Amino acid sequence: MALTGGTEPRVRRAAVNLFADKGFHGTGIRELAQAANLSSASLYHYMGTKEDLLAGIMRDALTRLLDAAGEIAGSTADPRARLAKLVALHVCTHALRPAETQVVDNEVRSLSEPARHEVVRLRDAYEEQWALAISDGMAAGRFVAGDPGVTRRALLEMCSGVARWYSPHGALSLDDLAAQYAALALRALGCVDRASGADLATAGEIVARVWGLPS
Amino acid sequence: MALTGGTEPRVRRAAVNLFADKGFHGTGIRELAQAANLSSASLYHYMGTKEDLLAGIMRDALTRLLDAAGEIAGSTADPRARLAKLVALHVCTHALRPAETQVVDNEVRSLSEPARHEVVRLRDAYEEQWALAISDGMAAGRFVAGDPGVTRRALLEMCSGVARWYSPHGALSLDDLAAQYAALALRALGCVDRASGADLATAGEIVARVWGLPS
Amino acid sequence: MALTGGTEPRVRRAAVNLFADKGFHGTGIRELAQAANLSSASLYHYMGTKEDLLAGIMRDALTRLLDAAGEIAGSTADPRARLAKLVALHVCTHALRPAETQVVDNEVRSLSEPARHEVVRLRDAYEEQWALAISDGMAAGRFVAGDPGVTRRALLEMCSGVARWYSPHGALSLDDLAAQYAALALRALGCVDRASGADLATAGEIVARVWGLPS
Amino acid sequence: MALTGGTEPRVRRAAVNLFADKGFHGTGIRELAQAANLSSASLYHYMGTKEDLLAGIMRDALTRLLDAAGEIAGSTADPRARLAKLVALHVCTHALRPAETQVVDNEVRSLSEPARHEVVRLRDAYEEQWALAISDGMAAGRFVAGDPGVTRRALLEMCSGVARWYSPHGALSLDDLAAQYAALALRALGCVDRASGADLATAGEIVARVWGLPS
DNA sequence: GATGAATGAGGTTTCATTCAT
DNA sequence: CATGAATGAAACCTCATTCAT
Repeated sequence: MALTGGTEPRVRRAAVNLFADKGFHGTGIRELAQAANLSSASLYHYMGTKEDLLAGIMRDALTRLLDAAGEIAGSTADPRARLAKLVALHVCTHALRPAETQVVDNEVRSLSEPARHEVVRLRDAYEEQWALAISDGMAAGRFVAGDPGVTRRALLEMCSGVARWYSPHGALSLDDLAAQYAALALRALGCVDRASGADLATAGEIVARVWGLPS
Repeated sequence: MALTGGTEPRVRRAAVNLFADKGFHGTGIRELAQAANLSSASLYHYMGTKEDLLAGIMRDALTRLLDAAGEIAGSTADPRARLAKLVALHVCTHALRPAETQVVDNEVRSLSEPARHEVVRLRDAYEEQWALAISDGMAAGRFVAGDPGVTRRALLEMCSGVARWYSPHGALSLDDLAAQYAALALRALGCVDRASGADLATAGEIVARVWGLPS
Repeated sequence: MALTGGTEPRVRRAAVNLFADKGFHGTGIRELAQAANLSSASLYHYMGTKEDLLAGIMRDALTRLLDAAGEIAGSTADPRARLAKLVALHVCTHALRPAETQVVDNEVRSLSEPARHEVVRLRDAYEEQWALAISDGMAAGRFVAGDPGVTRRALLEMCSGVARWYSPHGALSLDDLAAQYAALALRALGCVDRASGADLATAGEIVARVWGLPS
Repeated sequence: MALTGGTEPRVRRAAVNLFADKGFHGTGIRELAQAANLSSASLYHYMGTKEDLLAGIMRDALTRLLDAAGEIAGSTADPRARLAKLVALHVCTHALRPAETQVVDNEVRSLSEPARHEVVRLRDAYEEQWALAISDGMAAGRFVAGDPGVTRRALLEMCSGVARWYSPHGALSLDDLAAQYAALALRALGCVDRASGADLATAGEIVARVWGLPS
């Protein structure tokens, strides 16, 4: 199931980077056109309004994330492994697609209805996978999580931060990054035994496939 | 040492809420004036440019945060207790001043030089207190932190998220919130013994004092 | 007959300099207030509107000039001497009061009716003295002037230019300046015999008296 | 070598007339748009800022004037004829292009750096041609000029005044105007013999050619 | 006298968008 | 496909001016 997303790639690529960098309201149409090597009038051949463009970006990114999470949830019974993979998925996605994820994380407020509602629904569905993993782990006596809602939010935000600073060209490999975050999350949940690194690779592969990235 | 902050309170209050809510570029001058019960021309009696207003807000908030962190660092030798208090400080600040903290966390990019540089310097000085607590704890063999820079960022982002959702009118008390985040952080750092909750109250008091809040 | 002019000297002095320097429309009220060491609200104790201020400045300067010209015309029968003195008067006034004269010369257009009309009337009355001197000289066979209107305008503009560049602190004395301009004008009018320098001193004295300047 | 000048003619034409008439600061953008039969937003298709427009006008006008002066200087050895032609050039330019020349003469102050510097440089280069003609004439014993700098300024200002009042629809022909000014200038310089009127026609032709005017 | 506070109108410039070519 | 031309609305900010204190 290919998720091409509709909009011309040049335009979407330019938009995602600019929206991530300067925010939706901080990005002008001409700026966008210039980044896409197009005149501002030509832009409108490839998109509806500026807001439609934003909505498309967010829907696309969230759908990919949700698909990946569903795949992990459907194939991983053990709550510890499942949560570790969700962490790896979230971290890898934010590391490899920092622009898209920052837009998703920061620009919901720039959407007006009904697009906002739809995006929020997707995001909630995605977070529900985290909620399930946490509650399953607590029910199984594996996790110590205090208020599970608080914990879920804390862990999600922790992982989302990656998009703000991680560079694939730096010293830290993506695998190590994912492993460290998984370890942090599991320890925070009270698991003293380590998570198996082997499983985390799966998450990285899913991310690559879902986004059409090499290897 | 009173930190009055300069700009007329009405204006600053309105600005901080709008900037937090809709972003700097998403907030218009007329909107701001209306929220401050002023004409848009009158606004300019109380501020320089819109960006000056933003810079003032950020400088003020970061200075308060930095002062509080310095106070904690100066009075708490044990790295575990120190980190727990820093977590409590960060969480309480984000819970009680969600508008200011979100502006600080999201709008650095909207600043142009030289204000940006100054704000970044303040933020770095603040994060340095976290870095010291973590490296002290690792040197003392109390923390297991993998790459300490990654850990620092992960924990900071985790705590910052509070500003996005916590409400003091909800079921969760501020003390419980701070305690849960401190527990999450210490466990993530590999401390299995619990942090003493007694100390955390100190952080709440500092926050209240530094921001001039009741109790 | 003292010509105090009404407006507080501080204000008028500041205004005249700014209007000369940046033009009427290029000068803001706050700028003016700052130059007069007053708040912009306080300005309005000393003046009506900004345009009233301009009109007052122009009326005052033109009245002084007109008085001086009348005095010269009334006391100098010979057209050559009369014109030489008018030149000296015009040049000295522009050299010693460059701000006032530039405002008079450049800002008539910034006046609206009825003030404009009044100022134009004064200016025309002043120029009439030049016209009389020239036509008297032609009638007496002393001047060769082609179209006398053209000549009058040419000579007036020639002399007015002094306000743009002459500095009393430079190498050229005021007397020399006046003498050179008088010589230029008389030669342009076809008088090959020199103008008597002694008379020109009279013009300088009149300027000083009319403007209340030392010596 | 065509000097088309860049900006859309409609806009430049409107601007030059308004700037001449009401001054740069006295001319509003909406006024300008209306005069160009454009909305104020559309104006910005054809220009950068209002100041860019002014700078373009001044650069263009000064370049034409400088070119013409260079041509005259290069082709006229005798200082008397040269000065007469420069006078004719200056007078004709001011008579035929009163708007452009008034803007050049009055609005240098409205320019900010670096445009101001550039314009001043052009103006100085132009005035240098006058300075050379005068000093050549003095060296050759043809001119009596007192302080040559004073004389240069006096003659230039005398001629510039034409833009303020001459109308090609009046009784005075352009040729007569130029001839009279040349005669005034040469007499002022102490030349009692008349300048040859034949040469002056050259100046008129150059002006027409340089500005793309008929005949 | 003097001024801080206030404002309606207007300043220049940019916005997202449309449409004829 | 692509774009230059065009625009109404709105952006931020400054204007000259008034008035209660």
